[in-house]
Amino acid sequence: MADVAHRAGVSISTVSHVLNKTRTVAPETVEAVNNAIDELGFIPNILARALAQARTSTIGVALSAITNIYFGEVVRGMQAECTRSGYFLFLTDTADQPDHQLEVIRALHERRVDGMVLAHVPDPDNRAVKYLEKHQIPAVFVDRAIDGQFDQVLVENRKAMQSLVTHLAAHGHKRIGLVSGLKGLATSIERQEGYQAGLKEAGLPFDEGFLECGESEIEPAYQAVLRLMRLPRPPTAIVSANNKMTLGMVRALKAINRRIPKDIAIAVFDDFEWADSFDPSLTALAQPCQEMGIRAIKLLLRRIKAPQRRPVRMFLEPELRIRHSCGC
Amino acid sequence: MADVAHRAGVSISTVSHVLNKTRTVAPETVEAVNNAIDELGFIPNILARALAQARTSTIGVALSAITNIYFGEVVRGMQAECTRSGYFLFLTDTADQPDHQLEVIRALHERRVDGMVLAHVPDPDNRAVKYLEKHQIPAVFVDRAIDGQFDQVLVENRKAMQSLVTHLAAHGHKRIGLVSGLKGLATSIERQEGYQAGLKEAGLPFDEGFLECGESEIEPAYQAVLRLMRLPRPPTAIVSANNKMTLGMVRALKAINRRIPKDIAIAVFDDFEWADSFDPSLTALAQPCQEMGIRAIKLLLRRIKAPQRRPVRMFLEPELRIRHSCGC
DNA sequence: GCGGCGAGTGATATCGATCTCCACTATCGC
DNA sequence: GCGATAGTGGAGATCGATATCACTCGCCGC
Repeated sequence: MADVAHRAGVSISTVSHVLNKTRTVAPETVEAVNNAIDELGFIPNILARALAQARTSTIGVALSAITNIYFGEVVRGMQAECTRSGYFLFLTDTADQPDHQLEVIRALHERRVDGMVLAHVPDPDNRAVKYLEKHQIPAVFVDRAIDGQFDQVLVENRKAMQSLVTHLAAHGHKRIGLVSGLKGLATSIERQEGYQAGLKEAGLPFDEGFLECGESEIEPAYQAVLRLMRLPRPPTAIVSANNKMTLGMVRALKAINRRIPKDIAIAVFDDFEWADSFDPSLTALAQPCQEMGIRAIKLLLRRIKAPQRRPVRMFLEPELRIRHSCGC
Repeated sequence: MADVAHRAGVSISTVSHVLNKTRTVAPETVEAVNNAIDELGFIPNILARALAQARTSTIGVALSAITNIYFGEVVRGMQAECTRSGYFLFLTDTADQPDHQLEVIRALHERRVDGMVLAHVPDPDNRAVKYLEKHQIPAVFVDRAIDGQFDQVLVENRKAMQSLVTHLAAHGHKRIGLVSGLKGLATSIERQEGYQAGLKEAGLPFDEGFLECGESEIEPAYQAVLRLMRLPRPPTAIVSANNKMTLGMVRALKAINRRIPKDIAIAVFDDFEWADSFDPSLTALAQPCQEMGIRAIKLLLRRIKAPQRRPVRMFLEPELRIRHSCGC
């Protein structure tokens, strides 16, 4: 910036004021400065600015966004909202592992992001949450509910899952299985509750044997489905509680030659690009991912401005997309 | 840091040296400093360090990584390599749009990343490349070849695509179509050349009518396939040149009720998680994505150390994964 | 007894911006 | 004329770290 000032024949202060429009500068001076900037190819050093201003205008994101397309969509929403308000996203991938998440949060903190958007990763010591509280970092949690005093953007999992189950029941299924997500995850619990509520609403008994944990991942879900199908009286319909487990489920049913929906009906939580290209296309609950991202950023910016405000929990409604895997 | 120094009863210099192990400090002093750090919950400000050292130990990534799972895998590789060498990744998504890419590059530059990894986005003015050259930013391009003097990690597209075509020809197909990628992309051109080479090797004529552009995206590919199938003598096999177009292709064939591989055989470039769960499973060329990420980071770190070294172009080999969509 | 050396430490300039305070000029009103 | 005020510009402290240089204190050897 000193170079620019020298070349334009003004002081550093003036260059700064031209750059930030923080006070009126004579038009000729402005032009001289701008010319100097162009000629020198000057790019301001945001680090120095951040140091002086004590804010970076960037938001840290700690999700398994690269690993899971679901969060990819959420990030898209955040990005849109950020460009709208002049913020910049610093993306990191936690791979849903607590150690890694903690590292990533620390790295973002060292880089002094103004706030963070996270999805909770189950951790016996709850280190991430404690860290955020201790250092008073403005943060918004998405998708997975947590206990602490944080803003949260969540999905109405129970009712949604309930509707999925009653839909299958309406097709006459009396033995409906669930491949549920990682233990300890709020979404897993809520979806499981919704599953039971759905059974109840349909007047069906809850059979523990029909509930298998797929750990929110492909391979465990594959095994879970195999276990379900090996039962003496296996389910005639299965629900998967997230997109990755859906893949494990499809693979497993294919491996043991069960035809969908003839031999077994399925319906799944999470919609995704490929869901309607399967044979048959998958009946799925689509979560409002982008909306979630937008809301999260809005909440976060509000919190950055007013750190003392009471935390908000916000619930979004998924949309049931009926296709053919359920027997429709 | 001043607080820490005060609390430990030493100078700021000493705290810095303890933190960075840049000179020998008496064990008692080290302990005093570490205690002070713990008690105060001190987290160093990387921005200030970066300002003083003129390097950030972070690498900027400008890809369509969130949009395209293919690049997601590449990022995974980069991440692994970065943690190995103490660097941190700053991820951004370009959505494969030149304007957006330019913005993102500028933002990364303002934040003074030590170097960048990019995938070229076709741009009539070639602004991104010019920008990198002008500001002498260490950069490595992946996946898509470009002209300028940059390190590049690429895939051997021609031979790979050729093998895909000859494989289909070996099944007796004489009319083989191609849904090719975005015009102007090096990968699109190379894959198309490989397609023609494959036809030649199999002794088949090249029919321009069997070559349709799918623009590397779902919807245009969908339309491209419909056009192909409306020909008076439609192809009996189609090749898709990337993962997104594969989805468009599958949707289109489903829409017009063509059975794979009975009515039409398909084989695709890019493998992905769902490819083996389709009915039938998709014969695909798997690119060494993670390997690509690892190589890119290694090259970039080398270039950061030695900016004057001659640029390197490196080619990786994809792997043909034969499944059932080809008729096998 | 003095110079040399190595280990341990501190004072201070520096990185590149912002921001507060102060200085100067021109215009206006009385 | 003179003070008040608006418009414009600069000097220098500051942000929180690193880096350079210099200093003190023992200890060794001659």
